[in-house]
Amino acid sequence: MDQAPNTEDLKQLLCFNIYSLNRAFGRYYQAAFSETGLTYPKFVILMALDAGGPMSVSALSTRAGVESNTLSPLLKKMAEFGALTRQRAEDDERRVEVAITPKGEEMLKRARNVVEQGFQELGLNPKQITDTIEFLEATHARVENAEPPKLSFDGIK
Amino acid sequence: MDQAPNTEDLKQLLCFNIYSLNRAFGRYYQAAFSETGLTYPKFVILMALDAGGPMSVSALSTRAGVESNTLSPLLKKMAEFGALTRQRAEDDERRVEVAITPKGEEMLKRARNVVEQGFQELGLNPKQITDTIEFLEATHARVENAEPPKLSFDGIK
DNA sequence: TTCAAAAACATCGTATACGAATTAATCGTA
DNA sequence: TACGATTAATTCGTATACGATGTTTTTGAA
Repeated sequence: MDQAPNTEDLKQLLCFNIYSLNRAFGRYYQAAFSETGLTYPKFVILMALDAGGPMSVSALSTRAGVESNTLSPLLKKMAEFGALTRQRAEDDERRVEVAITPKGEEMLKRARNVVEQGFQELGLNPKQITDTIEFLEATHARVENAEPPKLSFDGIK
Repeated sequence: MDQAPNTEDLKQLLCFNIYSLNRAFGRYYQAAFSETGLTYPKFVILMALDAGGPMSVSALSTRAGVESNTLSPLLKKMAEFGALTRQRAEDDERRVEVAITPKGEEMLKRARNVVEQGFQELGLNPKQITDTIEFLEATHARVENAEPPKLSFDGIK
């Protein structure tokens, strides 16, 4: 009877491990950042914005790997907090230029140190980290380009 | 000036790659399952429930790696859909026994095939998959047990 | 036996996410 | 130069997540 594929066990599914570890990281950073109102997604946005300089919402969306409709409300809150500014581009009124502020840079600097320190404390093997990242990037590219098979429940009563 | 740690680039952060790939998988499965109302988290719940047999909400929470407060509303919807049943345990009225239905089993069977097929089509290296999963599990355990350093924005104007 | 503490779920408030629909501005081309 | 496509951003509806809190039931020690 055990002819089933080894998806039998959740632990053997790559996607489950990714899903599960992602939430663990989420809780970890929520605990690390909680006093400040910063969150992991906001940290990612600040990283991307800082590295690339002032840019449009869609450019930031691409860089941070976050959809623009997810970004919009986050940017609004971060602007209210003073971490960045948003203003319509003069040459094209459709675009909104986003720029990090000195306050945002200071926040990012401190957050980056906390992330770096926490990561060091995990004591992971550097070679394994780089190998894993390389594999995850390649997997990501394939998932992004893949045509998912369609599930159907036709005929289930 | 480039004395900064290599967290400079998002792509070099393990947590970013996990975060990013997780959302890619989410979109992938959303596309695969969309016709049916099934989602990836619900698939995980069905997998865990099917593998372990009828169990309490908290036991399912542990098995699926999902908090019970996340589970409650999901189970409610899945029960309304007919994929599982929920009933108070007779010996302890606090507990809710969850059991998969024949309909749920049929749904899971088909979903499992779709997941398996899609995964095959990604054409990933089996050795790399198992190595990666092993590393991710170890990382997960460390993240779970770690004491996150605390971020502070004291003194930022 | 009582009654505070603990356990098991559910609910609440908030924060992401994403596809789809909307709105406003710009482009292309007939 | 009109005016239908395109583009950029936002808004909307829905679905997770999680910490904190609430409710009900059960336990355990005085």
